[in-house]
Amino acid sequence: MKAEDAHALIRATVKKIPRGRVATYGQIAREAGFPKQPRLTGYALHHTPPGARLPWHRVINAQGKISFPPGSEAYETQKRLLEEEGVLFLRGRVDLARYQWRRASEAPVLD
DNA sequence: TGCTTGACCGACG
DNA sequence: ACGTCGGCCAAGC
Repeated sequence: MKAEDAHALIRATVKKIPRGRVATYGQIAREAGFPKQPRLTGYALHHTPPGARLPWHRVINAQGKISFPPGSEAYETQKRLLEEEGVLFLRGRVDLARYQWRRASEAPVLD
């Protein structure tokens, strides 16, 4: 498996995150078939050129936080995009129990 | 070639 | 709620 293929699988999985929901780096890696390699998700996104039709902003870390330095341009952009979709931030964090993307087979989300 | 760096994670203190 | 540590491994130098 080439690195490019892995990145493609990661990006394909990111595309599946519905509007208004979020997923963690580790979650995306697992869904794409790379358990224990959350960094692969970060790497694939890092290499995604701006302008790509990809909901990269819906990917946050396992603590519910944005993985950019608070106050940075990237941080503010990601936060704004999420808020535009109705994802609320409380004390700089997203409530994963509420907004994390889950498959239909898993436990339903409380609204 | 070999070493360092990360848009990370989970466990543990 | 922090900080540290080991695991992970593609890229970059």
